[in-house]
Amino acid sequence: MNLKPIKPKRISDQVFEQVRELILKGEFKSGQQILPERELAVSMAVSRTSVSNAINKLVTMGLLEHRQGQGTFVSSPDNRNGNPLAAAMATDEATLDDLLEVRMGLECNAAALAAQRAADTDLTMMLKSIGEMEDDLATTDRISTEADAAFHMAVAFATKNPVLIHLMRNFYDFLFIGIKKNLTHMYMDRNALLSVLGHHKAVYQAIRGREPEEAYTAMRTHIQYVQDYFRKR
Amino acid sequence: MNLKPIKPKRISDQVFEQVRELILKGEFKSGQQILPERELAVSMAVSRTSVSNAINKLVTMGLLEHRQGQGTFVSSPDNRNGNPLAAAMATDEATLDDLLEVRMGLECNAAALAAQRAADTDLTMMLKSIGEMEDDLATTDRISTEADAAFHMAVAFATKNPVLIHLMRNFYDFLFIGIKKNLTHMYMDRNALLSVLGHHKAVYQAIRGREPEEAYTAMRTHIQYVQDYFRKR
DNA sequence: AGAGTAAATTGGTAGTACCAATTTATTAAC
DNA sequence: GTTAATAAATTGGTACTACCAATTTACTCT
Repeated sequence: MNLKPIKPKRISDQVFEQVRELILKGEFKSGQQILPERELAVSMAVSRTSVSNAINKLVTMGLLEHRQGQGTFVSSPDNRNGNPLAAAMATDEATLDDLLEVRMGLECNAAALAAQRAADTDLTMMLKSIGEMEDDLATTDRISTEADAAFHMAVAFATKNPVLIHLMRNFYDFLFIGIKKNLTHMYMDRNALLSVLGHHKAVYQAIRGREPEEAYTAMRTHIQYVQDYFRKR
Repeated sequence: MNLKPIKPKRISDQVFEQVRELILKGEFKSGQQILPERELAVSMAVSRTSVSNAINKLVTMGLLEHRQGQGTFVSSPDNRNGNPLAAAMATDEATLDDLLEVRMGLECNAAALAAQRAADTDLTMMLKSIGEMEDDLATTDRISTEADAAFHMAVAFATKNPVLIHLMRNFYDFLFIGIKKNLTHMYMDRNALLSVLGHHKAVYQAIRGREPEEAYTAMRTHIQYVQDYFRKR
C-alpha cells in the first residue's frame, strides 16, 4: 500500500504555469498580445476570475503588461523582475562579455565541484545532452540551445549546491530568452559547434574521472573559447 | 492656467500601496496575520475583489503569504523576492556553506579581474576599508560587517563588470540582512578577525601589484578560511 | 476529559453586471 | 470621396453575490 499525499493545486496557479510556459517557450513573443482574459477563460474552461489572478501574477513578476482597452502584452525580457541578470543588464552598459566573465567564475568552480560530487544520474544527463548535440550535428549544421543549456545545467545539478543551481538557471533563462539573437551566429557555425562539443566532452570526462582540476581547466577552455568567439564579432 | 494631466489610479493599486506601507512601517510584524480581506474591504470602502488583487500582488512579491482557512501573514524578510538569493535559500535546503561555495567561484574570479583592472580610486577604497577594520580592532574586539562588505564590494567595483557588481551587491545585502546572526560569531572572534584582516591585505597587495593569479589565490585562502571557520560550528 | 460534530472564519472559485479605456465600424456632413 | 463625429465592440477593472475549500473554534455527547 503506497499512498502519496495529494497536494491540491490552485486553479489560478495552473493557469499561471500554462501561460508562463507559453511565454518561456516563445509561443507568445516579446511585445506580442496574448489571448484576452475572456478567451483564455473559455479555452481553459475556468472562470475569468482565475485567469485574471494568474495574469496579474505574471504582470507583477514583469513577464506581462496590462493595457486596459487594448489587451495584455508580453514584456520585453529586460523588464522581467524574476531574473536578476535582466536587471543588471538593463540598468548598466553591460555586455555579453561581462556575462561570460561571470560565467567563468561560476562555471569553472561548478565543474570542479561536480567532479567531486556527480552521481550517476548527473553523468547520464550530461551524456544525454552531449548525445543530442551529436545527433543535431549529424543531420544539420546547428544544435539546439536547449541541449547546450541542458549540459551546463547538468553540471550545475551535479554540484548539489542549490544556490548555484538557482543562479545557473537564471543564467540560462536569460541567455536563451533575453539575448538569444546574439548567440545565433555560434549556434549555426559548424566549426564552432564541433569545438563546443569537444569541450563538453572534455568537461564530462574530467567530471566522470573525478578530476576537479581537469574539470575546472576544461570548462575554462570552453568559456574562453566562447568569449574569444564573440570578441571577434 | 496650469492644468496637470490627471492620472487615474487603480483601486487595487491604492490598496496595495496602503498595505505595503503598513508592512514596511512595521505596523504588521513579520509572521503576524494582517486583517482579513473582507475586513480590509469594509475598512477601505472597496470591493473584496480589489483587496484580493492587491493582496495577491504582495503575495507574488513575497511580502505576504496566503493560508486558506487561516488568513494572510507577513512573510519573514528572508522570503522577499527583492533579493534573488533569498529565493534560492528559502526554497531548498540551502546552507551558508552553499553560499560560500558560490562566493568561491565568483570572488576568486573577481579578484583576478580586479588585479587586471583596478583604478587608483578602487585601490583607495580597498585601503580605506582595511583601515576601518584596523581601527575597529585597535579599540575593540570586533569589526563592523559594513567594513568587511565594503572591502569585497571595492574588489567587485575594480572588475569594471556591471553584472558581477550587481551579483555581489545582492550577496552582501543578503549576507548581512538575511543571515546576519549566523555570522556574528566570527565578527566577534578576535583571532578570526586578525586572520581575515591579513587575508584582505594579501588580496589588496596582489591586486595593487597587478598579479591576477596571486589575487585569485589570496581570495581563495580567505574564503576557504571562512568556510572552515563555519564548518567547525 | 476527550472525541465527534456543527458552526464560524478565512481565502478560492465562479458567474453576472457594469464601468473605464481603447479600438473599430458606421453615419453624417462637407 | 474625405473627414469628423458617434455608436458599437473589445479589452481589462470593479463590484456584488453565491458557493466551495481549508482551517479553527465552539458546542454536544459519551
